[in-house]
Amino acid sequence: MAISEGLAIGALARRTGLADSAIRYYEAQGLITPWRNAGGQRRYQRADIRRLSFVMIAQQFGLTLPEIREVLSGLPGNRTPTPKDWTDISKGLRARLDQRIDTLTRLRDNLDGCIGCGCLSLPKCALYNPDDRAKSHGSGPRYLMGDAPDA
Amino acid sequence: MAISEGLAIGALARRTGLADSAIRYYEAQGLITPWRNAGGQRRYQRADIRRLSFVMIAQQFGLTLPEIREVLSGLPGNRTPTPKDWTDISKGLRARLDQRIDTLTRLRDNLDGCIGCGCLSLPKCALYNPDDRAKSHGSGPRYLMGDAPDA
DNA sequence: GTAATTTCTAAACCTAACTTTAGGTCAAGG
DNA sequence: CCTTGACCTAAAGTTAGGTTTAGAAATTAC
Repeated sequence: MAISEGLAIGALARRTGLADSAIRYYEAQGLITPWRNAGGQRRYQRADIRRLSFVMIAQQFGLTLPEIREVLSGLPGNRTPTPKDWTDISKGLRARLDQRIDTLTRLRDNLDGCIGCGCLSLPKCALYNPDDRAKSHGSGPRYLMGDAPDA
Repeated sequence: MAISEGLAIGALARRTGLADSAIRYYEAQGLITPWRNAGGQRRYQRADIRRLSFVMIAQQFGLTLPEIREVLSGLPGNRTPTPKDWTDISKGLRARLDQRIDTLTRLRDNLDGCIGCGCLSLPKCALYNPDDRAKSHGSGPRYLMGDAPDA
């Protein structure tokens, strides 16, 4: 084993706690880009441990993989990211988090008075305010009030 | 049209902003229980508008459909729910929301100092604290650090 | 040099929350 | 009566984020 040939996928998996299959999947999604050794196996840089850790954290914050790829694209491509590079791209996460917290707080504060009242079925109710895109998954469009006629 | 035969699915759909198919799906999941008219078509009570509105709100708060069914089971079965009935079952939502807000806030407060530092790849980092079950979906186990060796 | 591990790819499978499709029935208007 | 629109069911398709499986090739261990 030549010195510093990079990490094999299993090693990276053990370092991050992710499954091999998840790491390959992230590659398919453009989140990480290993090179191949002579035999065609994937090899990773040690900096990729941090990259995947960042992915995991961003997921906990509710970002989708395309969004995370977006954020990661803010890292320098030509060199190993520095701590400052990481904190820089984290600013965007911070902003998103702040917004989600605000939204949830607003929702919470409206909940008690709103559920029991007639507005529960009205588009004007603050709880229907569609600017909360914490909206998780499920595919097709699923319009959240707003055009709903009367009630 | 006899007076007060209940709402047809299309009417309920227009009132709530949901698709017909979604309403049928919710029925299959036990969230709503219409009766059938002579011709076999579904008929809904007007109180079901509120019931579905509640479902939509609870979803925004991140509850799964089984969880929502659970919560809705707290409503009286024998009569149309009163405003108080609704605020009562909303208490549980309120508690969940409080917890999510706390978690996000904690995460946010750790973010800045954490991303850039070495701990990003360490199990002890607060950002890896697995007690955040805001963890959305994806099937199999996907252990979030915690057993990860060193890094 | 051979056996045991890893890794490789492609394709199928999984869950949640729905939507779409296909083929038929019910209801309301003229 | 007839047509149009609303409804019905069952089954298959969709998206996100992965996992599982199968069979083959590369590495590592002894």
